[in-house]
Amino acid sequence: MKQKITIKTIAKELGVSTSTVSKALKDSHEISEETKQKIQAYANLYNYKPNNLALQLRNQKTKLIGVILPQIVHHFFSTIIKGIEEVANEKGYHIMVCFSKESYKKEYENLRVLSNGSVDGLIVSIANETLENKDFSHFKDLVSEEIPLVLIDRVVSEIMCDKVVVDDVGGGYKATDYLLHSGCKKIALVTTPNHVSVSALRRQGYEKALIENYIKSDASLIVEIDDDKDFNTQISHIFDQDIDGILAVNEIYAAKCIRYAKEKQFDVPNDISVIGFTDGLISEYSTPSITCVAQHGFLMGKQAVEMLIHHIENDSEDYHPRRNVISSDLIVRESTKSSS
Amino acid sequence: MKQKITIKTIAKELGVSTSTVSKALKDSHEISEETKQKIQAYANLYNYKPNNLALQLRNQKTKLIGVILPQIVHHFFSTIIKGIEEVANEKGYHIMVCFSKESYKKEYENLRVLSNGSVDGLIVSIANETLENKDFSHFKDLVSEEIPLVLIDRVVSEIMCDKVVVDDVGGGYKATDYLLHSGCKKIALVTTPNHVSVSALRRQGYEKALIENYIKSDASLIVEIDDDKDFNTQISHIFDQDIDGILAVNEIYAAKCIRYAKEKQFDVPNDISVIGFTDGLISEYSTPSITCVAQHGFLMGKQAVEMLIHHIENDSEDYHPRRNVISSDLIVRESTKSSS
DNA sequence: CGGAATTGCGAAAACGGTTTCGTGTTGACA
DNA sequence: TGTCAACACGAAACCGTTTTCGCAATTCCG
Repeated sequence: MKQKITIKTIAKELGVSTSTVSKALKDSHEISEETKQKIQAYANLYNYKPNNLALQLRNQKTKLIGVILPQIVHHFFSTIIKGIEEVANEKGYHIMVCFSKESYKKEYENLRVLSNGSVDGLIVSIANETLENKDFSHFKDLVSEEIPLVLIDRVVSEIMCDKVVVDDVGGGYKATDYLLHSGCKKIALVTTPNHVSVSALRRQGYEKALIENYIKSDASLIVEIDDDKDFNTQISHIFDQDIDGILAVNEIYAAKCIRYAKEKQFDVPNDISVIGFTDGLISEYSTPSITCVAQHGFLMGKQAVEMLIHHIENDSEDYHPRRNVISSDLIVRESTKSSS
Repeated sequence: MKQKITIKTIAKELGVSTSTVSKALKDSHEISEETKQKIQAYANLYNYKPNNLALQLRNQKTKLIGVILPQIVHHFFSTIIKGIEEVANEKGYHIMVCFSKESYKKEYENLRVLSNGSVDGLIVSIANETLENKDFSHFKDLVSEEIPLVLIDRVVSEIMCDKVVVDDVGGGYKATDYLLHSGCKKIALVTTPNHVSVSALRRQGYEKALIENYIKSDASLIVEIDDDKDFNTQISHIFDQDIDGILAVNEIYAAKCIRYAKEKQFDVPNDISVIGFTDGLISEYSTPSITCVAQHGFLMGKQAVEMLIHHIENDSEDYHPRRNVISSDLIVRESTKSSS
């Protein structure tokens, strides 16, 4: 890279001190008009830009927010990033994004690097592996160093920090309740292994809705998908049980269920209704389009960054961790019958 | 944030100089074993971490790569980010991502901020508005400041820097050629306004394939979609012309065309075959699944960051802009008939 | 035992800015 | 003519780290 022009260069060229240059560039009243003109003209001519690193070091703030997410090629997470970036930018911040790829090690590593003063605060959604291991010491270290932290979507209660979560229980409940009210009697749940916190919550909502409608939850109607195995073989047995509704914990599972149902000559939604989570492109554009629980990732990102920046900029005030819950809404499309 | 422990603190507490601490922490032979032990123990105890900003300022490098993309909630772009982040991380870099939202102003602003020494280099995909305006002076400034820059996907020849592009002409050609060989006679093109460089290239490929097969390109079969207007009314007229094939420049247009075709009682692929660009989730999961041209965003990201880091780390060698072309492949699915 | 080599450490400059606190020169006013 | 304020600018400290160089004190060797 070309040697960049600094305040020192200008000072030397113009025979003044660096303090004078600094002040002149900020239009300080201490400096005479004449000198200011000269310095500003020179700076403009040579396209002087103050070095950000120097400023950050001096001000002890980077105006940078670290974001660590498990994945990126995923509608929900990319929507969150969009929300974060938008509000961050408005408030003069930029974002550094890293991906843990659901791995504890990468998450740990990212956290370590970013907490070295590179960023003013962090927004994190915890990796699945970490949730499984239940080892949150790296987060607790962060908290004890008093580095502003906001946890989103996948959170755990033992980490004392700001949080923004989706009302997953409510989402599961609403979806199941809608299926029941549209006439479904026997609803299967297609989910992930239970250590994934959001899936566990959605399952709670599912079970709550069943109970409230006097239906016994039936373990044989619940499939915990192992992504390493073939999807269809894992779900085939639920189709043998006269089900007329499926709640899937994400839109991919929903789409795959619909596809399988069609192959088996079931009509969606009349024979079997399907609801998924994540209001992404699949739900919108597949045929039939899929009724789903929208989690409002954009809003989540916005709220998270607002909480974080508040925390960063009001350092002094005594801090009480806050927890925002974003309610999830049912977007009704073609994969369900209309509710009575 | 809590006052972080610095080398100075350690030095003062232990009654040594900062130089000694610095050397001790790097296990320098200049320092006696005894002193090293003492200092390292203290540093460990109080969880000392060197301040990144200070290091960056001293080393004159940030190990940070700026990434500016037009959008994020988009399969292709998020795949690119994934590729960039993966390779960057391997090589000890992190990424700062910004989004121009297709706006010239935001792009300009982001470029300005990031070129202040915040990053060691930049990877950018140009905003549509900028392509339309044809004002690339902000990029040229970057080049003349010799800030390492790699342009991806949407590029223009007048900016002298490294580039990674998709073979869009080839993609358009392959897709059209495939449609022709599967028996289509009259193929419509559903595209964006022509200032979007990639669309223009895909159209070139489309036209080239037609010409090679002795078919006259027919302007009435080409629709430039205005996203602000209703999609269906814009495409309806091509369906009145006995078409039997559609090439869409992205997967959303493809999905919408298929949906419209179904509504009008056309069978896809037998009455009308459809091919889209972007091998995203829609193409994979909708029914029928959509044959499409895969652009390999992941690979593009990887290549871009490799070129960039090479440029950053081999500053001295004389620099000749390179241009990588990533070939695009046809992923054949259910929305097309099999080729003869 | 004297000079040289080695060891162990500190002072200071450097990275690029900002900011506080002088200080010398004016000019006004008593 | 002496005093004081205002003006215009510079010196130096500071942010946290690395690194070169120099300087004692000790050890080694002849």
